[in-house]
Amino acid sequence: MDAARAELADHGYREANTARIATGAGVAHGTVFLHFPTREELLDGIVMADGQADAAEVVPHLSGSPTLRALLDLHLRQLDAHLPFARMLARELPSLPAALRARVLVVRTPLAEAMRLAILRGQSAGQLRAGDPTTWLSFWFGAVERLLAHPDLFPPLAVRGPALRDGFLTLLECP
Amino acid sequence: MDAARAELADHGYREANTARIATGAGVAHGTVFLHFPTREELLDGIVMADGQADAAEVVPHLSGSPTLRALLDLHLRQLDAHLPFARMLARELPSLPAALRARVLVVRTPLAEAMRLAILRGQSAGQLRAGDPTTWLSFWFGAVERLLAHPDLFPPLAVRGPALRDGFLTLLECP
Amino acid sequence: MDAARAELADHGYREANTARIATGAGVAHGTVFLHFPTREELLDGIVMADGQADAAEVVPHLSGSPTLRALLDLHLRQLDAHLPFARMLARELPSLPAALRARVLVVRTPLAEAMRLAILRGQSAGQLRAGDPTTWLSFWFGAVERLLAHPDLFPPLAVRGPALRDGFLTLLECP
Amino acid sequence: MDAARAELADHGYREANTARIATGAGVAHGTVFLHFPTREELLDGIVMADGQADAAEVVPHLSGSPTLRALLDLHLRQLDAHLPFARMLARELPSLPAALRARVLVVRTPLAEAMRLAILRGQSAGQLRAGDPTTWLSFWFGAVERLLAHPDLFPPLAVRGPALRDGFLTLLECP
DNA sequence: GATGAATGAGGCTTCATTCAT
DNA sequence: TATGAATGAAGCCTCATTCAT
Repeated sequence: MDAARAELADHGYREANTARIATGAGVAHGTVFLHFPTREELLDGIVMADGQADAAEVVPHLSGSPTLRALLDLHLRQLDAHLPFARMLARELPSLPAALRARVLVVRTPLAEAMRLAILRGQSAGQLRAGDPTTWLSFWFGAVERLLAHPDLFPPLAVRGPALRDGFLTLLECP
Repeated sequence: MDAARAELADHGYREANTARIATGAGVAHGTVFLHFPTREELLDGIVMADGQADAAEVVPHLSGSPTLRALLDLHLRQLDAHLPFARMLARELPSLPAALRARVLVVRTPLAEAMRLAILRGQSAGQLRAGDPTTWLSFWFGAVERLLAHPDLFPPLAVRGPALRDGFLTLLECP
Repeated sequence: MDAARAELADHGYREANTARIATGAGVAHGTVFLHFPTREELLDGIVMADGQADAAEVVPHLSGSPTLRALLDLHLRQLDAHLPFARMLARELPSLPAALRARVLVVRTPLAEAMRLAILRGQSAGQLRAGDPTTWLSFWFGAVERLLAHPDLFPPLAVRGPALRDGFLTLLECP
Repeated sequence: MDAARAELADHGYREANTARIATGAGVAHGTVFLHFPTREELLDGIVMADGQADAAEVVPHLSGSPTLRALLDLHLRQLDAHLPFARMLARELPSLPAALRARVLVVRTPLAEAMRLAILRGQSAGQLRAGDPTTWLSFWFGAVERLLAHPDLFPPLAVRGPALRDGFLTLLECP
């Protein structure tokens, strides 16, 4: 599975190649299919396992009514901690097999939902402006995914991410 | 070329298949290669031709200091007018061959640049808040591309686009 | 036909390409097949026409009991005068279609036969050593064809040819 | 590899066909490419392996100052022992891919060099006439290759070879 | 469990030849 | 007579998957 992970990071989902995975794992090509019935199940398994692990990392920090800023930071830290995986998803999520794509999206909802609640809290507290939190989050997730998907076009996430976050917060906060 | 266009819309760049294009065009498979030396040149040709045509449509509306709202609307109208193409690009732009991707991005700069200038003008005129226009545009383009790339997740562009635009403008405008 | 000649010189018989010939002739691809029923008839026609023309050039010089030296020189001059054609034949004669190959060989016999007779005369006159003229001519033709077939391995025919001729004559002449 | 060898013998390098090789080997077409990355590497591998094996067979007999006659005989025996391969090379060597052709020629040098030295020794010993050994060897190799390349034109190598050898030696030896 | 050779369908490309215009 | 788009068979190569050992 580590070899498959590396293959996904290096070549993405579409171009991932079972022979290369086997080589990377130091086993014969056929051996891959003893452990996973098909290429798809192998790759999907990795994607889900990693997606869920990432989500699980995040969950403990979602309780206790964190501020939006804290959640944005959490999001950036987590992406940065799994950068190759995050990049692969940013690039290929839209063209992943429908079932896998749906499951990945589901796994990500807790963070998005926590952000939505944080926004609502901020608005109730008069710290954030009025407006639709879902739309706002579209801006955030869209910008972050775009940043990840084009690593040659933008500064690295560690640099550009905080700038995005500050810009985002400035727009949302009451002046 | 129309068959190739349809193939790109239906299957995307990576999965576009010369045999299916030939069938779609009602010719033999080999015939495709009389008109285009390779699959890549055919697909890239379509992508660039359509990308440039779209860009050209937009250019006349960029002169005369249009407002940001006008430009956002223009953007949405143009995407909606070429929805299958826009969706394909939103989905696959990050994994397109580097050369093609670069050319597509170049073709799109005039609109982005006009938006940037419109923001600057709005800021000078005291109608828009202070802040980095590039960051703001990251939010806009990110959200729009995300919307296009996941057509099953969001309402159609014609519905969701204006909502995005209004949300975006509300954030930028001085309260 | 000139275009086909050029194509044969540039690419050889096997790799000669009817589309390139048409382009070279400034006509449409299909037009080639108005004048020649098949690629093979076109190429074979060229090869035979040129082979016969070359042979015809040589024939007048075969009468009048020329010396072997004169004939060797004639051979070298004629090859040099049609170097691209001679090179193509040296390279590809063994793999030409059987019928064409046979005809090319027939066309060449007068020169070989004249050489054989010159050798016999030289032997009768006591100027050349005893031995089988056919074997000797195998050496000559073999060496010359080898020289032509590997232009990058040997000095040009104009340089190496005379050396070969002198070496050959020295071996044959009575000491 | 045996199937490829047979294919080379039957159809030559240019016309060798990977599908026919697969059939000959009793495997599926795709299987060929498990063992050899490309057609070219397969064919080149065969040619080099066989060329080197042939050369290696000869090498032990090159030491100990053999006579020219012994070397010519060795040459003929070795060609006869690998007749289909020798014929293929005689026919196609000039049109082989440049890199392969160069390697084949290199592999053959030891024999040619041994012949050259044998000639020099023969000349020193007063048994062979004065003259350029390289030119003489052009006659020998040229005649032998011509004989091999046109199997339908000449008696078989086993018959004609010794005659060529005797004719060659007679010309070189001091009368 | 592991191997790795084998499968076979599918992909792109070439090119001599045909034929409606 | 000329055109040139079209044909279609053939060629090389890839890769997920199977299976006898």
